Amino acid sequence: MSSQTYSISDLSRELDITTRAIRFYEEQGLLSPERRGMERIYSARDKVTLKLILRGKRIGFSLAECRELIELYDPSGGNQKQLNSMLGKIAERRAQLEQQMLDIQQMHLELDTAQERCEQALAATLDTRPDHR
Amino acid sequence: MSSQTYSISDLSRELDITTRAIRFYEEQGLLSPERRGMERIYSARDKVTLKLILRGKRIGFSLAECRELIELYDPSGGNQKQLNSMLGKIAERRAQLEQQMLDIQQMHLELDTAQERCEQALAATLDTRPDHR
DNA sequence: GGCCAGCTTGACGTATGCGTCAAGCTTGGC
DNA sequence: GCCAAGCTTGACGCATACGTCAAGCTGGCC
Repeated sequence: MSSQTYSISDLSRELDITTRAIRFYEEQGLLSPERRGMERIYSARDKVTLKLILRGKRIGFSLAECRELIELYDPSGGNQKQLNSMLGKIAERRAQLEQQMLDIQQMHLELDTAQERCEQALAATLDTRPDHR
Repeated sequence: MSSQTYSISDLSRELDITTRAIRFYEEQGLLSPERRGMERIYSARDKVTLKLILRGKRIGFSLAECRELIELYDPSGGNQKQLNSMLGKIAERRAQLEQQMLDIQQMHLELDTAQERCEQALAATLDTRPDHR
């Protein structure tokens, strides 16, 4: 019930990133944890945001793009214009994700043929070894 | 039949990248076009390689990783050790692609809910407009 | 021959995403 | 009170991936 909080090194260990990186994300406006005096206190929500950042990075988004994604989630959505621009950004992201899906599928296919060629080459070297069998 | 060739600006236009980028990829060892005197002459194979680079970049691979992918395609595959290491690299790539697929699917789902919230917020503002009819 | 368009090789500049000290504050345990 | 552990804010360094001149060569057309 009492909402869980984390120190910076807690999150660092748990998400396997450096504290430097976490502070950098804050510098870039992707995160804004509470403070107790000077110390940063991270909420469960902050942790989710960090996970979103890491996922974004894994699929090749820049931190600026990750920030946009985070802002899509922000309930601060105000007027109609902003909402429409958000819907536009969401559509852009979808298109980008579709393209990435296609790219990944294509790359899978190409890895298939690369793997086949490797395995055939291996089989061939085994067949022609003098001490074969 | 006579195999098609391209100038650097041909490829630049066709693939929508700068000539600087193309030369940079060559500097980094991802490409090695023929020369006619000083001029670079690109083959159809070079063009395929460039497309592979662009696809790699789209899914967030570094140029060094793209180079590895290209080398997986290189028929220079020699001894058994090299072939086995290639198979290892292919397996790594597959795992990375799987993870990216999952990340993309998850992000799609999250965009769904973000979009819903946007649309509900839009509907709400319309309902409460003074000049609502 | 002269000129322009396109090619070449440097070489320096720049944005992104942190790593890596440095120097100092703060806090719990003995 | 004191010390070590962990936190803080700078500030500089560095790899990646090009952008952006600069200066010069080159080939085809008039």
